Amino acid sequence: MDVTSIIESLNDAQRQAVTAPSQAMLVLAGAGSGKTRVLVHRIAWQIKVEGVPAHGILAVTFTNKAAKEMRGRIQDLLNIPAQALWIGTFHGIAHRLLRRHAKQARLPDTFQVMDSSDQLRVIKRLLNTLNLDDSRWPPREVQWYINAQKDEGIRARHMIETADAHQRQMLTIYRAYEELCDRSGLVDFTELLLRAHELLRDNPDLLDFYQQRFRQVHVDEFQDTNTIQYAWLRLLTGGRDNLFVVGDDDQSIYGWRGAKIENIYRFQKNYPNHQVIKLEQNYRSTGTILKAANKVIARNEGRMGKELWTDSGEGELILLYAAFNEQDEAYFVVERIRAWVKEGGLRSEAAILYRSNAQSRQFEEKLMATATPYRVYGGLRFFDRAEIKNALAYLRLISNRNDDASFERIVNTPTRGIGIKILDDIRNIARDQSISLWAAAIVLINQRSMTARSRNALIGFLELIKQLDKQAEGLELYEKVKLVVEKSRLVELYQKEKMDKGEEKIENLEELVNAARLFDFDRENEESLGELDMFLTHAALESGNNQADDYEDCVQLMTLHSAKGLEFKLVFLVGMEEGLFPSQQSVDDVGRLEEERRLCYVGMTRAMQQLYLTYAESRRLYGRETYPRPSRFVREIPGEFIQEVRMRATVSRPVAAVQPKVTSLQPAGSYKPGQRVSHAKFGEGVVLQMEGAGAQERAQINFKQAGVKWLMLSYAKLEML
DNA sequence: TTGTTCCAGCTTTTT
DNA sequence: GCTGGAACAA
Repeated sequence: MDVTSIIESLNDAQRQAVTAPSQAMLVLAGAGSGKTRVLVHRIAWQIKVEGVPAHGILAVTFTNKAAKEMRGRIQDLLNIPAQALWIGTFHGIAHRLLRRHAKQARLPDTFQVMDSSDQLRVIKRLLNTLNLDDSRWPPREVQWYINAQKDEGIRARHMIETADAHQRQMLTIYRAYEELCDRSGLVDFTELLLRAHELLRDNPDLLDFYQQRFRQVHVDEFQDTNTIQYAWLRLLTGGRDNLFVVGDDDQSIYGWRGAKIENIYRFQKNYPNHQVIKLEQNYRSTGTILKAANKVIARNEGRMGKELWTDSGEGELILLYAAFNEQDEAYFVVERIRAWVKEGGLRSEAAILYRSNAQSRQFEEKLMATATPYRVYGGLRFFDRAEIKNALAYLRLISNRNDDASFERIVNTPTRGIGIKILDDIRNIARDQSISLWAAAIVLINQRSMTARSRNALIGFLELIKQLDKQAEGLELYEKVKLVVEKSRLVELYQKEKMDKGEEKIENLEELVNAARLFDFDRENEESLGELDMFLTHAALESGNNQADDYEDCVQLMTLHSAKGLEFKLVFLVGMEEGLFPSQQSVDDVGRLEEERRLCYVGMTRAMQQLYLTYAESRRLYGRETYPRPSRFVREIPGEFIQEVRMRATVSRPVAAVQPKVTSLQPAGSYKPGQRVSHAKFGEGVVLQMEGAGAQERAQINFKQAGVKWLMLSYAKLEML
């Protein structure tokens, strides 16, 4: 067996991790140090050299994207189909176990996975039936509470009745929620993890089987695991030393959703024979960027300790720009990107990273104004869209009449005369008799207590579902979806909506049919589940990539969180202001502040060639003008790594700790205030003031039509009149 | 049943 | 200051 292909491209530390004998291993992989590569090569090594059979490998990630990438790379490296390997997300693998052993997990065979918005709906409805005022019991808070308990492995029955009224009420809600989910055969995301844990814990035979089967367990992004995920890993490895985890304590940015960075310390205690290997050589960024990032992260306490280095040179200084306001900030960034493109760079190599989604708007406007293609990440994903969820709810109800969440969603969508009153009656019957809404509806019909009109409407709905179920029999999956889309009259509903919005929804429904057509049933299905149920699960578990067209060359806009794991030649960290980044909600708490700092570290280390930091000296926030101070993180970068870009002769506040090198600027004189000019796009205007020099020189111009704008002279192609 | 108005809230996100 | 959701009126 030729192993050179597996180890030849690795550096010493990577090779050490890949070729180590089977043992518990913690690989501390810094940003850009080849983390995925180590994981992939390690698995290849175990199969090719250690003789571990492919089905003895388990690899767990957090996102579908990461799982897919890993599978693909192992396939490429070993030149074999990697189907036998269990590679997946924590949720995906938990789901697989539950499907295989639904009975032992005390779940109905047809259980359905609901996503967080489904869960929220269920909770809202539950609060209603419990007659709880949802301003006192905000559904989001309740959802958070329930998930937090489950994340810690705590069931309602484990909890002790307390004297605290609030606690007691929460517990009641939690208990009712569990009952409702059980009755409807619904499983939320955290439930997948918790139940998979209980499944193994309570069934020694099963546990033993899987412990034997999985000879090697691998975990990616280990710093992001929560309590229940780690407990599950411990069960599965059963005290043996076969757990190989890769992570970076400095990139732990999900503490707020339950990730326990402490799991790294627990790992070291629970697996005393473990080995730690640090990957510190970085293959992504310039020396300057790495040194600056190292200095920032060094301020955090209690790190495992790691310092990134590179042998590929110092590169450019980090550029810092103090904008007047958020408009100017956006203007600056967009102009720099245009300059980058003009010099032959790709737009897709440039990324604008911000702390919060709301910041994207300014940049979008400026990009749009300059007709620069861009793509905003985040926001609604395909399977999250209302129209898609409606269509899926029809399919769900066809598959499982007890799915109350789906029943409620579509019973009057599109409107068919089943109002709140009838729905309330149905709910009451369902609650009193502990039956599903579907069954309750039948009871209500038989009671003959409604008006004929309402009764007929309700009968009509039940008949529709039954009919669809019958007609769908024997059809291909995509034909079933098509049938539902057509017969549900959802298309007619959206046709009536305001032109473009409704049209888009109809297109999405068509796309859903297409997605069903392309759905790779054989690849996904191992649990002998019906094709439709498999597709529905797929929709919940994999909410769909939100970038539709990958092909156009676009500027990338995203939050710092979603940038993790990505790299760009040109990176703008914008909104570097106290209160924004670090976020106001985090500044009073050391732990949270440190997480913000790690976020800053993540952001900086995304940049390969050139990193820009920008902040605004005044910013409109919640409708008020604010004058934020530059972010402390900017000051934590030693001045020697920073060059300040100035467009004005005077700067109200110097920022960097050490006086940075400043690009010189002479107020230039090609145009003078009062000069009348003409612009290809904005038309005629008058120069108000000038600033900067050379390539930075720009003019503030009052256009007759377009209003007051700052224009960079090197791009604007102004004409004197 | 639909359109309007009012009001709270306002980090980060995957599954 | 804007947005989305819920309460209300027609």
